[in-house]
Amino acid sequence: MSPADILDDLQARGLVHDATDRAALRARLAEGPITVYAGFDPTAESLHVGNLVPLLLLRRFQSFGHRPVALAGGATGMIGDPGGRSSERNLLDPATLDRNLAAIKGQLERLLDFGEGPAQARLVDNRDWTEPMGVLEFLRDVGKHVTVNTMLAKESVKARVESEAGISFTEFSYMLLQANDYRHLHQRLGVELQVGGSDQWGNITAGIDLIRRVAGAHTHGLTVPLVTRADGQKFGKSVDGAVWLSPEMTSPYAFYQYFVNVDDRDVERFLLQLTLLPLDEIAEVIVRHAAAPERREAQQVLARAVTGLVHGEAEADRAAGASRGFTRRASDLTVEEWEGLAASLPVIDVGPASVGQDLVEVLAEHGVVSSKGEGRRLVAQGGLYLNDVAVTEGRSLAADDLLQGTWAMVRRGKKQRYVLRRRPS
RNA sequence: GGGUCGGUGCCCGAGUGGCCAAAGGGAACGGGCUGUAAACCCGUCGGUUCUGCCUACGGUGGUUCGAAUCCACCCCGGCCCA
Repeated sequence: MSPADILDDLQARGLVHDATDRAALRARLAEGPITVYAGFDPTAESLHVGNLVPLLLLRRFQSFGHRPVALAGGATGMIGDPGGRSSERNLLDPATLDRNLAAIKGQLERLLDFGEGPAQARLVDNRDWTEPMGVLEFLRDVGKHVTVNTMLAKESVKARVESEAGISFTEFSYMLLQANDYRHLHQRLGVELQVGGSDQWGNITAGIDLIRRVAGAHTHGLTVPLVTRADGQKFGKSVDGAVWLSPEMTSPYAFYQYFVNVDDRDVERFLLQLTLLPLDEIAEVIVRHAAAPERREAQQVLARAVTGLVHGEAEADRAAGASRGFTRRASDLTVEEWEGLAASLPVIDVGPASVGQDLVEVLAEHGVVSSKGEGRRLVAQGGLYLNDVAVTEGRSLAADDLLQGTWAMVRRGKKQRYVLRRRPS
């Protein structure tokens, strides 16, 4: 495959939302490997699945022989991107920012190949060149080349200028910092293409304009569409909030489950956009899925592939195993299987004193329900199960409930499962 | 700095002295139907030792038998003027 084929692949997956002069971009890609960058701001302690598409985009370019540069936005993260928001962002304190930055760097490293080679990935932090820059230097070298008129015309700014809350000068400047990043990377690393989510379009073109003005060079930009869900919910939002890439914040099992539960209407698009599976393979899966949707094969293939990318093959296998355990009866599980489940599902560790205690109380203490009242309501509605049997009012945890002397399966509603484990001694 | 409007439960929002744990909507949660899908239907949705008690309507203090509702001061936000 030639380096320019990446465009056809992206097109086929529905991953091209917007691109600068496509003919020029194709011609440039045909000449050989290009250096491509995408930026990620450390606004949280982890990236989430919403970042996955732009992140995988770098990986896709790399697999076609191009050189990816992942930018962790230590500097831009301090300012806040005004795009896609209705109100001013709270500034993060430096300690939080450092912690977020370190976590995000680790996640970026997982998804790209940093091994020696012609397409070796690089990780940069825009603080390195933004911090040393003085105000006057910034205003002369960057600000002078951009008119406020064009900045005001950008969608991300326009919406905020017209809003009641307005926009601070700080966030207004965000675009210039990102434009300067592109200029810097173009000059230092020979970056010729910036990619990102569709909300980044204005920032990307600002960079392209800046580079043309100061260096007279033509660079390129490409954005991917926002991932949407058929039911109108925001992609990447689950029962417990966002679906994070960090295993501490979203367990690999919960991560896997998010994708197993994907709507039929979304599954093909997700396979195309969130996995690296070949197009023909996806087509085959979809044909089989259409014939027997109740088997949920497409969802399982999707969950397995995405979890594998983010958490590694071993964790993905484990999560898949726990997910299949969904249909198993608690009483049939072996000690080894219980231990496997405990590694994937949330665990309720109870002491000997809990045996004989009211079950609702035990669960309230461990945060499975947020209050005893909520627990009682749940029981009254028949929504709490212990070892696959609906719990009745006043039920306490008996020694007999602990299978193999240690384990019990607690289920809340249809899907939320917990492994209850008795601590020895 | 002046004026003015506002700050109610996870979010939006009604409520202007007792009938208010506070309408309505959304989100969320449980049940039913299903395929660990969608749609739809029903129920729940501050805490609790539960016909009671506690906590709660930006904060503090006050008026009153009684305040989310009235008064004073303070904090925060929008808009207009400077």
